[in-house]
Amino acid sequence: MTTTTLDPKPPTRGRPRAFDLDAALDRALEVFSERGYQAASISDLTEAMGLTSGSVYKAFKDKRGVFLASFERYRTVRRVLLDARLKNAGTGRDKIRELLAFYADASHGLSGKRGCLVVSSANDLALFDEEAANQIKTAAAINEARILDLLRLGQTDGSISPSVDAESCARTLFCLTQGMRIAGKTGRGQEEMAAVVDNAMQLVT
Amino acid sequence: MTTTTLDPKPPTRGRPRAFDLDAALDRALEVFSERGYQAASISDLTEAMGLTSGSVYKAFKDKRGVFLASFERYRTVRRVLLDARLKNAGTGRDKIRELLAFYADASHGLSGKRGCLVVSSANDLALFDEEAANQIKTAAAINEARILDLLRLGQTDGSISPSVDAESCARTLFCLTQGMRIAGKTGRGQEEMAAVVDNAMQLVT
DNA sequence: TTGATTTGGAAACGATCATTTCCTAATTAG
DNA sequence: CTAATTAGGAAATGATCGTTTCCAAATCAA
Repeated sequence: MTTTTLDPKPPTRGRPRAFDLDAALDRALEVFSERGYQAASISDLTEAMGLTSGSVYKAFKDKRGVFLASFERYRTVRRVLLDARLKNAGTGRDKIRELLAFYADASHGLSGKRGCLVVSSANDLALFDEEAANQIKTAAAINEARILDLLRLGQTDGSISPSVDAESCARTLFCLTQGMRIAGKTGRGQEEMAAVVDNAMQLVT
Repeated sequence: MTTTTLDPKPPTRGRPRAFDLDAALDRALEVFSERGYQAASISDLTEAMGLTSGSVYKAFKDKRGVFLASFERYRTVRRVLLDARLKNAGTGRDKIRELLAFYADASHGLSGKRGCLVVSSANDLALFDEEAANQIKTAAAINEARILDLLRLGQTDGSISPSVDAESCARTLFCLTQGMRIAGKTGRGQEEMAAVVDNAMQLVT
């Protein structure tokens, strides 16, 4: 079992880092999302991050390290944004709708074309790098489990019928979110994706 | 200036080609599907196709040419396979189920990890190559239109309720098929994907 | 046969890739 | 202060990339 040993305490000695790690990663993850792992060159990354390759290789071990850090950062940012949206929803069913809308919003226009880092990584890294594949697999499992939790919450608060098979429904909705991200790559409109959400809500009655 | 746009007749002069074009493309599209466009090197392709790079560059113009030909070949093969399955289904609703099952079958095990060429291309080529992006967009639109046709067929033969909004439902089911292909990348079982099909059929009542 | 034409295939090409090296700058510990 | 340590950054490295070149082999037209 491999665990990313991320040092929580920064070193006190030596020249201090002159850039913000998370800000740099926010740029890097855009490049990875747009281009995919393989097509994102170090030049692309350093240019977007506003750093020289030396600084990048000091901060992260190598290109793979930049990706893994970007991946973690992406998941953190997206989770925070989703949490904020789910707070506004009352019932479990409303939270499901809000979650689907969260993906629909990301699946049109510019962010739609930029794409999802988890989805694009599943495509061009999952077969290459076993450790990365496991992290992608884990990320997918967590996202699906979150949907499942919301479904069960809805069945508890009465907003979703107990006759719904929560597990298979969660998997279906998860596939739908991933598919929306793919569809968004080819350029979709806001209203198109919103209609998908309305339609999918029939699965949660 | 020789523009080989669409030449249906093979040249009668010169040394004859010693390999089968479609057979070679069947190998190439596997490489493209697994690795994605960018990560599929000419070496990867020639090795899989059993050819030298010279032959590849004679038959197809460049790497992009190999991809575009593979893309076309992939769509042809998949369309033929899907057509064969849809013939066995009677009503429009049965055809929808068969179509979803077609994608579910491709989204587990080895073919699941291999992935879908249209999906992976949408990810790492759509933002690079405008002409390729248009072909990918067209392919997606055709697949969605086919679902829409089946829905309307079902509403005509009475197997699907007229209250179903065919257009948004088609888009939802299309997203679902794309999402199944992504989910398959992270390794899913046959029964997991089959359950997704059962679940999604609630959208078509 | 001879010439034109096309493929097969090895070798070579320049470009770009990820990465390392080396030196300078900035900071802390003692 | 000095020594140790870490980051910044330019330049160099070796590998690999997509592509081209060159020549031999195979076919058809004449």
